[in-house]
Amino acid sequence: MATLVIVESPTKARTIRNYLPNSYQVEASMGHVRDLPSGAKEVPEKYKDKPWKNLAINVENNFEPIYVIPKTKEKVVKELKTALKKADELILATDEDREGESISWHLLEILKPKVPVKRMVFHEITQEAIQKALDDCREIDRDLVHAQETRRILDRLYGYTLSPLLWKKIGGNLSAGRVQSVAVRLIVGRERERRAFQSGSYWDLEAQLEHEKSEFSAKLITLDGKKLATGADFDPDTGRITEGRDVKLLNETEATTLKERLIDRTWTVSDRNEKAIKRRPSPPFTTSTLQQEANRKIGMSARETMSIAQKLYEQGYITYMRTDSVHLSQEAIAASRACIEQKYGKKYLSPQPRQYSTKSKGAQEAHEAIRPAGNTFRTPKETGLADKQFKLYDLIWKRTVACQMAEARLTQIAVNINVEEAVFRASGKRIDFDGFFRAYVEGSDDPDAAIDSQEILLPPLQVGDKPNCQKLEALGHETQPPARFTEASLVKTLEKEGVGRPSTYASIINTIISREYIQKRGKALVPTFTAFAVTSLLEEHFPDLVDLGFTSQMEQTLDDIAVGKAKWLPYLETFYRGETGLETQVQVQEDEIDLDTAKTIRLENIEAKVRIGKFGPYIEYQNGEAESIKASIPKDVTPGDLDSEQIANIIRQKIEGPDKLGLFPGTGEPIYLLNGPYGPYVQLGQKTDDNPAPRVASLPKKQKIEDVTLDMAVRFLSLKKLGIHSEKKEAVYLREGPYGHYFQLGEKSETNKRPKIASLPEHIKPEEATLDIALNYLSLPRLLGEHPETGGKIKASIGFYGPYVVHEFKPEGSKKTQKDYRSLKKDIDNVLEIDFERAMELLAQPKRARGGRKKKPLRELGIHPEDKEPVNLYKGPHGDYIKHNETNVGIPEGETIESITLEAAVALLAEKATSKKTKSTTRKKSTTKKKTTTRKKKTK
DNA sequence: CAGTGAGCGAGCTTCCGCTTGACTT
Repeated sequence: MATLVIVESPTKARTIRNYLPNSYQVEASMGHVRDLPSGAKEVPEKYKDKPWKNLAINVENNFEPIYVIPKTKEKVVKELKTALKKADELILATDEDREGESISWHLLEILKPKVPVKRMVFHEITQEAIQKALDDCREIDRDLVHAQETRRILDRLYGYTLSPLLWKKIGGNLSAGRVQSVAVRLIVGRERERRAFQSGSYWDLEAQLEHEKSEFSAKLITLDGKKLATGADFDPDTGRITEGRDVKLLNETEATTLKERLIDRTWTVSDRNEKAIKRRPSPPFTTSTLQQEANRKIGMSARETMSIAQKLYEQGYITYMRTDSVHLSQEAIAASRACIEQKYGKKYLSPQPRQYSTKSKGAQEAHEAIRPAGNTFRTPKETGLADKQFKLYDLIWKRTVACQMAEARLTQIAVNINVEEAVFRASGKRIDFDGFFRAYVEGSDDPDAAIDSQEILLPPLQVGDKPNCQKLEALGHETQPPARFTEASLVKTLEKEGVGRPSTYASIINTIISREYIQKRGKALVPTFTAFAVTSLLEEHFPDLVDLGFTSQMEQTLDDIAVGKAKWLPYLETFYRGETGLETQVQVQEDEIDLDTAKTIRLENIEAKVRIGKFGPYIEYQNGEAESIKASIPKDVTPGDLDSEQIANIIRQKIEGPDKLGLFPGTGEPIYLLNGPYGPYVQLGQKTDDNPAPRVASLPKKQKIEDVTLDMAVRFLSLKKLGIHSEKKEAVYLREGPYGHYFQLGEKSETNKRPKIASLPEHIKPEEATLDIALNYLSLPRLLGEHPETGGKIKASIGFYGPYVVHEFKPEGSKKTQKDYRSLKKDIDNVLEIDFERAMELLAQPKRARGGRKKKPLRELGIHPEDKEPVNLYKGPHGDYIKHNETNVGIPEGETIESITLEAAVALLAEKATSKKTKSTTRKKSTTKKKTTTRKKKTK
């Protein structure tokens, strides 16, 4: 009996292999294996004449979807088919949520198994859980699959009918979607609030007081029995106190006068109030909260967080990183509690194990929360991880452990101090028991927010005490506009509203950046003019679709479909067909939407029109009667920072011609400061027939246009010519591009459209660059020789990941050239000097494991007598093992990390090598077989 | 890499969610 089990991820496959008998082969589908075609190229020939070919959904026949196997998945599908041939039973063990159920169904459709099929689901990877899951297999849930298909079809209809409308009305390459359009709308909405924001100013007093030799500060809170106005009392639309608020607003003069009057008077404590408060730890991480905290605390983007988490997951350090569940398994709770007891002591344990429940909308909870893997947690130090992997693991470890720790107990202290008609307040905070604060305190999106775990100490003030006023200051404040969204706060909002899924939060941000809807400025997400235009169009003409509640309503219906309470077809019919359906609405609105209006952005307090053109946003300005002036808006200017002054500047520059910075010393040619399609640049001389390509130089990335001086411009421009290539008689330049400095051979011309370019290596400073250096790097790739066996070329050059050598060869019978790369060893090799022998030596070495830093060994045993490579001990997800080159052997029973000797290890490695050789005839069949044999040995 | 916004028109762009490798100006 052989059984094929299919799960989503290869890591999961590897793990559950250990809990299944040897007759079970576990393979991964790598997510979805079938989908709607993404574009015209993938649509099958027979549908190409259909009016709905772009949608790939037969809207004339019950929304029948046309599924294809994407190019990238063909290999996986082929492998699964081969594996199935050898099996007499198929178990589909994908996740238990909507998408997972759908993957199983698609697998069934593609594989068309002739053997019995079972659907198995499990939530924990333990022997018992998997055994139980095997016993409780069921059928595929067709309702759940329909719910997924409905979601897929709706998203396609939404995206692929609205995007073309945007192309027609605003510009190409734009997109609309159920998720991205809402995300952009949120960001645009915030920016509109910021533009409309009216700042208000208010003053207050802050006193430095002293009592029994300790100092503390107090703030003015009431005057004549009236509460003093603070930022929260202002109306953001007017910049004045919100109507109906009975507060006292101080201006600068009043505040200063009051200050001078009060400073010498007697200050008396009039009231003291203590309040006990408790703080509970935040729930364990989900994808969303992990991304938020990594962004707040380590400054990582959502994308970076996910890629590092993926590596931690693959190496067995953490559980699955795409989850919306805060559930912790029993083993995780036990492991956390063991950690706490050992590290902090019993009194830091929460009296009862704490289990959190998921609150976000539409959560599907197919996985556990993100936590350290296993049933005992390795402390961050024990992992041997480094850098960002360490930081992220540390965050996850602390957060998980904190969940099972005791509440923190605090006392808030408020002391009122009267002086004349004024009341000041000193606020303190005392931590009576730090509890989970010991391990972890959640970050905040508000940089000014007080940190929960920080004490503010006050002297023991009692009513009647008379502290001395040492200093009294009048402080002016301005109310601040609402903060822009960051990746953290956007992900938080999207999750709260149920928009997007754990697997997509990071890519949503990437999508809206690559469509140029938003720019990142530091951590802030800033919307562009395009985002304003697109959002306005969608809000005006498709308000329901960009409503924040659209997704949660959809989710509700999908849930109903999943449990059989609703039918999928009528839902799609209503969405797409009929008078109010999307199909008709897009047609109606296409006539209705005025091209000119759609491309124009209306901004308050701005006279000129901002329009979206082919080359980006530009200003259209009516100068007098007849003349209309058009001027591009610089790339990094967004609606948020466009004011009348800036517009006036842009228009002035357009009318008067480019700003002249001064004259080039020596030649006396004028130097201009201009704004081009690739950002600001300086230009020497004017473009004329004699001088068709004047010398130009970009400003360095961080250079502000306002601060450019003549001196700087001269420097930028003279960065240029290094000399003449003696053979080719062409000039060699050093230039600065968007990715740093680079060398260029010759100039761009009709005959030479792509001059040769080589980037400046990191260790050479632009000032130090000479013609010789440039020629050396421009001559790359260097041909080092031919491979004695294949006759292929051996070359050395610099690539995206640094200097490398490559062996280019054509395997026998193949037309394709294969390239085998090795990076040069830093500090040892030099790409300009490396010779053929050394290149061959590097190519003979095995490829280094990708994915960053090597794991740190538990123990170094020594050097292998034969090839002088190290033999080390490592901790793996399934136990400790010996590693030598690419060969791994488990530590045999009876031996421990400490006891094993180099000789014993070498013997074990030799044994493994011979067992490999004897099996070499069958080796190619499957890698899983090899693993099975080693495991057998271990368990004997 | 470097100065634009008309209009002609073929053929293309585009969605969300699940997953990992491949990627070397």
